[in-house]
Amino acid sequence: MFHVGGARSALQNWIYAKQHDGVFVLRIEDTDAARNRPEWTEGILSALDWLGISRGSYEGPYFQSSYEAEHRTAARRLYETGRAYYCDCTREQIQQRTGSQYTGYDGYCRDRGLGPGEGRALRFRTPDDGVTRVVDLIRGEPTFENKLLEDFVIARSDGSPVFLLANVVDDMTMGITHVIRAEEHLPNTPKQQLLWQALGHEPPIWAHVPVVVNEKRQKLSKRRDKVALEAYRDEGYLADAMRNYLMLLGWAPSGDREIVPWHVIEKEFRLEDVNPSPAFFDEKKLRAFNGEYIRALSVPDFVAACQPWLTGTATIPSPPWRSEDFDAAAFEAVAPLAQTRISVLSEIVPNVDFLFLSEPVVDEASWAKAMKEGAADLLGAAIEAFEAVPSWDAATLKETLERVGTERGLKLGKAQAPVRVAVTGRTVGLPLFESLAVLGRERTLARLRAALARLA
RNA sequence: GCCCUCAUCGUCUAGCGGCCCAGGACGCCGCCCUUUCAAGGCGGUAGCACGGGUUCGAAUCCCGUUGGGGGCACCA
Repeated sequence: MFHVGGARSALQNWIYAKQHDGVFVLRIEDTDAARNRPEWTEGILSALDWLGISRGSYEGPYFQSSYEAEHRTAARRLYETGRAYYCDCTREQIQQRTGSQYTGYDGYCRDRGLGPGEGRALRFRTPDDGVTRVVDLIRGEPTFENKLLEDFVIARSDGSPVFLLANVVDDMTMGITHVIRAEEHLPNTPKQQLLWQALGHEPPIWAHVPVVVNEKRQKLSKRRDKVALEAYRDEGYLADAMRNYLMLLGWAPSGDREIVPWHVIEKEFRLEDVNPSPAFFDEKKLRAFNGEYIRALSVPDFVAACQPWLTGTATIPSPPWRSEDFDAAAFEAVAPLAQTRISVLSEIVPNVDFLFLSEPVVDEASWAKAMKEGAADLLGAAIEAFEAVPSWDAATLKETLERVGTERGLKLGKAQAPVRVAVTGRTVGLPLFESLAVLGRERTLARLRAALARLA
């Protein structure tokens, strides 16, 4: 599962690295999931593939566990150089000394000269005064007072490093020069920068991109919100539309335009221009974008893009018709009509199902709306007229029903409704006469007769 | 409680001291087109959070207030 917020920053990282002749390094921090659930990592990689970030255009994935030896070496060095000290305080003891409100570690063990041992964690000795200034491409130079930074733990009592240290050591050993990540990490940054310096390295350039939020302006959460990129893919969002939309969260291309080809985004995007405030992930706008991208497809491309929803896949549900009843030629005939009517590819199914089902799925609300008084009369007349039609094509069928309607004082808009519901089961759908032409004489007449029988 | 951070239409944004009584897009609302529904065309609705400065001039700079978000673990 790869979520939209992560996808956006991956895209941003990837472009930035490309623009600066650098390499985008994909690092996966969730070691547990990475170790125990290989499909989880695979999900991330295939989502990146889908967005056009192909394997081979970046390095990785790397996991935090890759550099365990370096983590321990770094911890030992910090201890030996006096930048870190051992501490045997329990959480209860600290709380007793500092009171109920958490205010950070009180430095009790700072000068006790404890060596390594059972139940002793390693803490970093933060400077007593001065400030730590970080260089951030998006936020300028956030500055933190050192005296407000607590002596944080860098290695647990079992010797294993915590994220803060592991992360820094990973970056250092990999030669990372730019750290581009979500803004929730900004408060960690002074601590990490201090570690870089204590370990004798120039700190990297940071860029803290804003988070993506839900309609309640909270960071997207896997539990509350629909965030899985795979879910959008399976619903029929086009990768081009998705990545175009994602890039517009916090940034805009030049000129009054938003839907732009990817090469324009790659050329114009500047990390420095990213808006620092959080952006709401607006699915309505995404849908609108997707509709535009669908309409921009050539008809053959559109037909090809629809395939997964016409057949079903491992993650996309099968359509309601039997696969042997699917008729590719019939689908291709109506595809251009459907193309302007759907905004996600999965919507293709309810638009064309009537062609492949032995009988239409009748929507009762539609039936009630269309089959009022006069419907039986109109249906009867339509059947008679259609039976006599010399040629079964859309133009002829239209003229015929128009005539039947006029004889009853009905405009075509009214006259077509009972026929549409009888044949497709719904009041809305593809243009009717083209649909009837593709459906064919026998099946159309059979459905009209069946509807008439139901009315009687 | 402490620290950090953010603030232009409902939403995403343009704007980086005069071109702005603020432009575009999505949404919403009309009208046109029309065999339903769409698509398309045309038009409309709606915003610089508030208060102080600085300046000849502020959406743009500074300070404060308010509001939102994030972070403060031997989680990552």
